[in-house]
Amino acid sequence: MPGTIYDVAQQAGVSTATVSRVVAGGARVSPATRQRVADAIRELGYRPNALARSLAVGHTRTVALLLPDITNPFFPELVKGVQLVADEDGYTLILCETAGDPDKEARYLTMLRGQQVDGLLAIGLTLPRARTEQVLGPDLPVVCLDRSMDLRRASQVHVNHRQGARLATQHLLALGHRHIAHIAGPPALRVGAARREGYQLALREAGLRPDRAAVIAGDLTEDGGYAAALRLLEHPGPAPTAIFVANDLMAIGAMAALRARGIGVPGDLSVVGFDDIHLAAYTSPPLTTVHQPAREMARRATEILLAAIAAPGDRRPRRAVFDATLVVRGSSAPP
Amino acid sequence: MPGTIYDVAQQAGVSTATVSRVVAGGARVSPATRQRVADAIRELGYRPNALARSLAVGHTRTVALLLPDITNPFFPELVKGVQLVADEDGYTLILCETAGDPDKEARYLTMLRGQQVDGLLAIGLTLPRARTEQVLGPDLPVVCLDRSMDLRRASQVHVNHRQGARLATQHLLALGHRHIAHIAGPPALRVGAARREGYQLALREAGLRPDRAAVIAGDLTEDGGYAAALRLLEHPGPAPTAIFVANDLMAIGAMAALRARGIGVPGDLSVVGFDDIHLAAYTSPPLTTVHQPAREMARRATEILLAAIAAPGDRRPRRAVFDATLVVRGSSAPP
DNA sequence: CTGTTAGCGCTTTCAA
DNA sequence: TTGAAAGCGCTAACAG
Repeated sequence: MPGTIYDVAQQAGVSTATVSRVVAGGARVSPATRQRVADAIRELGYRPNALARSLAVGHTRTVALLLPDITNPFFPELVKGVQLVADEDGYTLILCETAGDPDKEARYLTMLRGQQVDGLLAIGLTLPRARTEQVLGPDLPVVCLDRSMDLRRASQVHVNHRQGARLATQHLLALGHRHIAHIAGPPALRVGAARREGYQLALREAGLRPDRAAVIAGDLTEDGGYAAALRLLEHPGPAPTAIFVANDLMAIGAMAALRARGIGVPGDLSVVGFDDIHLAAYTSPPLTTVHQPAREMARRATEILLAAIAAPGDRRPRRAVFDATLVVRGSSAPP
Repeated sequence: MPGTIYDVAQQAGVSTATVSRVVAGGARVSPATRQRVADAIRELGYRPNALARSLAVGHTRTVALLLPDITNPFFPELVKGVQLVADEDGYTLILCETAGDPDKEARYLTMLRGQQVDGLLAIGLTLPRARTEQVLGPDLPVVCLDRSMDLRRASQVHVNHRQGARLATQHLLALGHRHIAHIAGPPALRVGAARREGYQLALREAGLRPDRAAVIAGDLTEDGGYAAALRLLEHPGPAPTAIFVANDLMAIGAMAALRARGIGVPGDLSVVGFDDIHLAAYTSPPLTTVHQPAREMARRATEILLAAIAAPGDRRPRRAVFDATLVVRGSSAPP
């Protein structure tokens, strides 16, 4: 109905090949015919069928981005960065929310393969390697953004989670805190583990013995942070004077819990987050947190992906690790 | 490389037509051949090429969602709802961020048409009608979610913005406030205007004369809310004792500005937002706001879209308007 | 510079 | 129940 290349060819009195050429832009076509074809295209309101084109050329100029939870404000930040460079290069982005569910991941992956996407960006897939490989095939370029996944050939772009967590903890230490609790991410997630390690490392470096009881795991949501903070408070033993929280969303939840318990931040308790979502600057008090250069990471990941797509011969995984930086705001103070 | 239907046919010793039939599921195929084909499929790890299929059948089972800003937490909520029902029905979702830029909108729209999406969900397109129609063609089903667009044939799903704003203002009025300012959305946006109308309506109903100077427009971001609140404070004349803010993000920004100025919320000034993003429950104080049933709206919009796709004969626009409800939390109190 | 001719991988009559 | 064959809309040699 929207008119085919054949209609245009007829109208312009040329062959479809010629139309194809002028649509493609470059190729050798006489100005005269080029003009006639252009006119025909306009008159007919012709839009090339990208499907047919893709089928013919063997690629789609489409990439997909899998992410665990679009509701966590940190990810949209990443999405934005990806969109940006995808757009620049004329790629279409397909977004899929996996909810961290391996089955969903598998379903999306096979769907995307069927959809003939040219490449894949993934934020934290939990699918085991064997399954991933089987479902993905050996050739599709994939790069992991922010969180890793279980696949050797995947490129990786992320911050140094450990170093970031260490930074946060050192900040608290420098402030004079000695009882620093940690609200961690799900232990099953590599990020969760890495940030926890950084925290423990800093403690050890300060000559403190990490207290297992002082770390409790949350699910990276506000609700999870709220609940975790409450549990932390109920805990017997010396009360912490500071909490390092594995992400900003949970930190926000934790601060709400403290407020509900009448505990002042940073007066009674300091809290430090991780991610530096835009909102972190607007909490009360503004949240001290570890900054991830989200846009740049996303940009870099996408560039790596597109480069891989452009170089089908070279499937060596790349890796880019960004430094995290500390952003001191109002939620941390001396004990 | 991933193997074609032809490979499967060979391996199973049947024709491609037969393979197609067993892949399709239903059709009359003897159990024996069905088995052979199934085996071949498994052994070869065959995945049908969705592109080729779409080209043959004339539809893609793909819909697109255009949204202005993925970074505003309200939209991901909507996205989630859309994903949900799209998934259920086996549709793939393409997400496009338009940044409220008409040119970008036009580009995406023509791209999507080329991409042969079966339908369109749009959150607040700003493209003028003529252009939209031209670029969209007459047949593609489109439904507007949350914010409207300039296109007659589009279906509409949204809350009653006016009524919600009125509710918020009435709440403030009932609390005893008489000087209620408003931080509005961009006047060019219908939502902005509608919410502002609701605010003014409530004022008038209460026998108050809306003060033009008491409303100032923001851009719906935290930063915008922050700046707007500051401007409001600088304003000469009687200081407001309450602000109704056109969305939660700006409300959060406004609260931060007030805090920075040493103005207590709700002690010195009440703040009411709009949207009820998840974070609204976690601000300090928790934000009183107008709730939009995001998930249900998204679900409904998607259902309407898919129904339209399924009924190519019927292009009558549908419309669903949801009631907004007030969620009273801690940011509002008597003056 | 331009047209002819095969496909790309799949579906779908139409016959057998 | 199964196969042959045409065709979806476009591209890409290959000739001319």
